Amino acid sequence: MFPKLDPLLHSELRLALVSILAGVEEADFSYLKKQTGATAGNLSVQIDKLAAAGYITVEKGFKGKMPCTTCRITPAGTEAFASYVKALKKYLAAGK
Amino acid sequence: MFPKLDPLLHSELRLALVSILAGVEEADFSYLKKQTGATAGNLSVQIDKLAAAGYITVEKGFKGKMPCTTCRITPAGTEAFASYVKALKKYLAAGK
DNA sequence: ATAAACAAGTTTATAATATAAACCAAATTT
DNA sequence: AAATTTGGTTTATATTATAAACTTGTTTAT
Repeated sequence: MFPKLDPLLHSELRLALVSILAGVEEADFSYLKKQTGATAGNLSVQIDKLAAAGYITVEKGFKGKMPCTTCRITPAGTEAFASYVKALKKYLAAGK
Repeated sequence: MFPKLDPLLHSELRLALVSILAGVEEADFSYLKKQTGATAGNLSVQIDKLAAAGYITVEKGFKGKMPCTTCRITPAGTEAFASYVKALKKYLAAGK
């Protein structure tokens, strides 16, 4: 009746991150920080977790002289997000 | 962009409980345990939290000689659930 | 009648998670 | 060249979720 929810996505910040990344080609650390309102520390940790799970890729480079970390969603991430949304909907349809 | 999610509802088990209770007049402990597949301990704890927040009421009585704990959702609970669902949907609409 | 097994929970301990605070290095501004 | 800002990482803390152990009483079997 209630499917298990992927604990990696059932987190406010990680869900927001994947949600953003699902809609764009790529996004860098600063952009994600601004959009989510997360602290840098929290963002760093949660990005690592998503990367460790293979849901996103993280590419470290430079924009001019400044370091710049770019994130992209992977096919696995896209799929996990879709499954999560599907599963979650079963929780939202009160009593149906 | 991403509204804050009520942490009380952003929990797999508590969300399932509220989802069930939103659809029925009342439900007892055993029924909730069966429907959610939760352990009794976890269920007990999460019911307490929902009750402490005023999202549900808990009535202790007997069915025959056996103790029986009956739960019902409150207006506050119904409203919180509706808000949560609304907020969550902003996370699910990838990039829109 | 009493021991064994079961029902309905609660309490307590542990493991996992989320989050923030503190820190670091390099670049930029004053 | 000192102070500030950018772009992070690491580490510590607080919260949460979960399971394990326990309690109280009931039913069933011997």
